Amino acid sequence: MKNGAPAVATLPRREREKLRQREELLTAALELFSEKGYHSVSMHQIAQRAEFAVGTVYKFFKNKEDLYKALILAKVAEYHQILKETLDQEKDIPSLLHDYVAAKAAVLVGGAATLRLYFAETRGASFNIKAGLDRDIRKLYDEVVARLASVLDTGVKTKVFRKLDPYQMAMALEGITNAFLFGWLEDPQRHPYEANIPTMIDMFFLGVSLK
Amino acid sequence: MKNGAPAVATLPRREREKLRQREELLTAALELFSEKGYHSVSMHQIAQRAEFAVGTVYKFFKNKEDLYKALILAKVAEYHQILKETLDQEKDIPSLLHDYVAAKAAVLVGGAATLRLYFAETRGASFNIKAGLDRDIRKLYDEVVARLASVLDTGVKTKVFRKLDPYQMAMALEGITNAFLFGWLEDPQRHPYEANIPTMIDMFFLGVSLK
Amino acid sequence: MKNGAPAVATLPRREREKLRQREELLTAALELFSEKGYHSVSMHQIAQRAEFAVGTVYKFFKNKEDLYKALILAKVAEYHQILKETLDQEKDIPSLLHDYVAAKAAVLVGGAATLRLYFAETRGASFNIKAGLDRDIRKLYDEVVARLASVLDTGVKTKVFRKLDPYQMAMALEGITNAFLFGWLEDPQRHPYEANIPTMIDMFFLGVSLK
Amino acid sequence: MKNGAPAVATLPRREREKLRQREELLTAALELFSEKGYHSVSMHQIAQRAEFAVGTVYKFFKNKEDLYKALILAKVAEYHQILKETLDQEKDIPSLLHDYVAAKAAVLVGGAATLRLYFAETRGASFNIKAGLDRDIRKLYDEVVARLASVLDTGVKTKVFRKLDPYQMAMALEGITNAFLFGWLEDPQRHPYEANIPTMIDMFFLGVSLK
DNA sequence: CATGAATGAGGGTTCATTCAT
DNA sequence: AATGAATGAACCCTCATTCAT
Repeated sequence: MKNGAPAVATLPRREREKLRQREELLTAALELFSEKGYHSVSMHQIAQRAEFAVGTVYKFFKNKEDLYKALILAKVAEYHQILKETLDQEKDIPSLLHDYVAAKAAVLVGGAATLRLYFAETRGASFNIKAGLDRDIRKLYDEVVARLASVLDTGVKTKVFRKLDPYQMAMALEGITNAFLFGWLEDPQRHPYEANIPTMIDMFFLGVSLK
Repeated sequence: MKNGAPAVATLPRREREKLRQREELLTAALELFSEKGYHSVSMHQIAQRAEFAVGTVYKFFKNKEDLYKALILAKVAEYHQILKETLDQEKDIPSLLHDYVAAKAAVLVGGAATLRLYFAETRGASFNIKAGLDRDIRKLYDEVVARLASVLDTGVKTKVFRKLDPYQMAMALEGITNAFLFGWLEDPQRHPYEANIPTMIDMFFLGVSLK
Repeated sequence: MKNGAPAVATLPRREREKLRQREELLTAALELFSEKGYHSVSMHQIAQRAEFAVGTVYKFFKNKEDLYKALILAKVAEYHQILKETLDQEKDIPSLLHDYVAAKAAVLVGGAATLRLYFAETRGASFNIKAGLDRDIRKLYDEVVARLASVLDTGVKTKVFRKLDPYQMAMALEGITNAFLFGWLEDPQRHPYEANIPTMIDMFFLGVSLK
Repeated sequence: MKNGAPAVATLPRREREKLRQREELLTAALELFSEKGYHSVSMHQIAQRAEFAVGTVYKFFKNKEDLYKALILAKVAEYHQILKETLDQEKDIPSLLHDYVAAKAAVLVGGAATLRLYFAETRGASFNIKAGLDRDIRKLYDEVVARLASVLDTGVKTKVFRKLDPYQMAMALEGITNAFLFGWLEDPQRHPYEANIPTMIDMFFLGVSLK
């Protein structure tokens, strides 16, 4: 790295091109899977939407399952990474919770497609398209909830919150935010998410606060 | 029931027999769909589990989609019917909410199968297996939430709750209960549902109570 | 089997029909495989030639390989069975050898198709379409050669033949008959097989006779 | 070596280089085809083993079939050339036959790969991968057998052999040698070829000798 | 009327071949 | 000239649906 340019920029043109194509495929796949679900999307359709031939898809992904896993795991990992970082900030608990709920909104800019798939996977509707994917996602999800619980636990110890099970508090917060996210997904006009962040926080906070 | 025997009993034997067979098919289908998901279950499997020939299944249901819709709608309608009736009781608000949350638990005795499918459908993971199914389910769901909101609205008006949007309060309660239900589904040992009903009510109630 | 009818005749009509269809499929497959080889024949072609839909083929055979194995093993087993029985007769050695060589001709009535496939498989050109098939065929083949060798060994012990390795004598006889069979396959007019049986026997017999 | 250098040496360097590359491709292809058979080898594999790009293979051979034909014909032609030359020597008949059988062994040092493919092709197992290849090979083969028959015919005329059809005698000798070759291919330990040359000659010779 | 054999469209995947670089 | 990314026809197989018995 003598010439100091960032790694990404120094990738050979060919490599960058490949990555771009991979992204295009993933984007096409995300849209289609999100619209119709895993089984109702054919590899031909994905290739077509990405403007490739079927064979090309198989240069990037071993098979349909592999493509799906790559898609889901990338999105989920990215999303949970953001959430964990949010919770790792050095802030007072109310700010932390606010940031957390706001960060969940951030994923929405990735579009309803991602969110819809995310719900399908994290809410157990995937019916184990691939054993192992479930587990991987579950693990990431649990990490976030655990991190959230530890924040809430601090709140309990510092007498901010009542003596409730922190994991159950985390579940409650997850439930509230997911419900609002889902409302947004169904009807964004009627259920704006960001505008309701204070409401969510408020309800949750009072629900668990000590006095 | 003055005017004679209950409706079911008055059906000609032939008709009753048919209904029973239909139920057997739906039961078999429910188990299988819940285990493996819509696309991974074949009509032959359903027929086999119900101990019919494939052709017979088509006497009862136009096609696979039709069978699925019938199955889902029946379960969802039954479930929401119970919830609505629960909320229609003449009780004070805390009791009502408790009954509501408890009623959600009642469906669990029907088995995880129903619940899993219920989540798949209400949480948007079905990816519109049949356009229109979504809408039908949505409608039933909205009725329940509306009924719940009206109860909560009464709470606001009677100064039991703070001045929050009743619909949003309903969403929050839905979110909390669903989160716990989902936890139970994933790991019933670790997340017992019934034992946590007071916790849920408690968190929600304090979150929305007027002091 | 009280009613004394032969098993086959008593098979329900349905069963007999199924067997007939299976035979039709095997016949179509034999012709095609023999004409073009395993990899150049598609399941659609086989179904078409037998006047079935593809799906039907899969009612009878798990997959293409299974069909191929069934085809080959049936023919080879039948063929080797005949040869072994021929060699098991209680006759003098010259008669035995004559019958053996003549029996090899008998398979020809099954047609060149069978023979061509037989050569492909026993002469090692199959390149292990399926590991295991090779072994099965090899085993059957070895049994016949061993049986033949034991006959020849008797010839040696009774001083009919010179003191040669019976297994090698068997190989020589196999070689001669196969060469003539192959000649017939290439050009039946120019290389009639049956007419040459005495010649083959003659050459072989004198080659190994004790004076 | 002025202008009189051997043809190969006088080829421009470029041409020689091309020929060498062609050979490398053929060698790689021979190994692979022999190991797995025509249909189970991809052009990519061949290119890879020869350390070329796929495109390059198509500079040398019009298509896969063309490559295969070139490979087979080259080997077969070379092999039959040797056999014919062997039979063209001015020697007594027993020596000639011995040399012939020994020459068949010589090809074995070229490896089982060649032999396996040779059997696949000459024994009709190739199923006409390319119509026309059969004919070309058959022609070469027939020339050798004809040459062998003419030697044997001389034997008949000089009263070395009995009055048998020389062509049929040739077929018998071919059969015997092929059987032993095949035995060697299957299990070189159990069926050494060279050690058995005298046995083969012996059996054949006595089989056809006059007294 | 119930049956289940038969159908064939459609899906995932491979690989011979082409052609822009 | 050499490369190998891209193509898409064709393959094997499954399964929803039909219909003769």
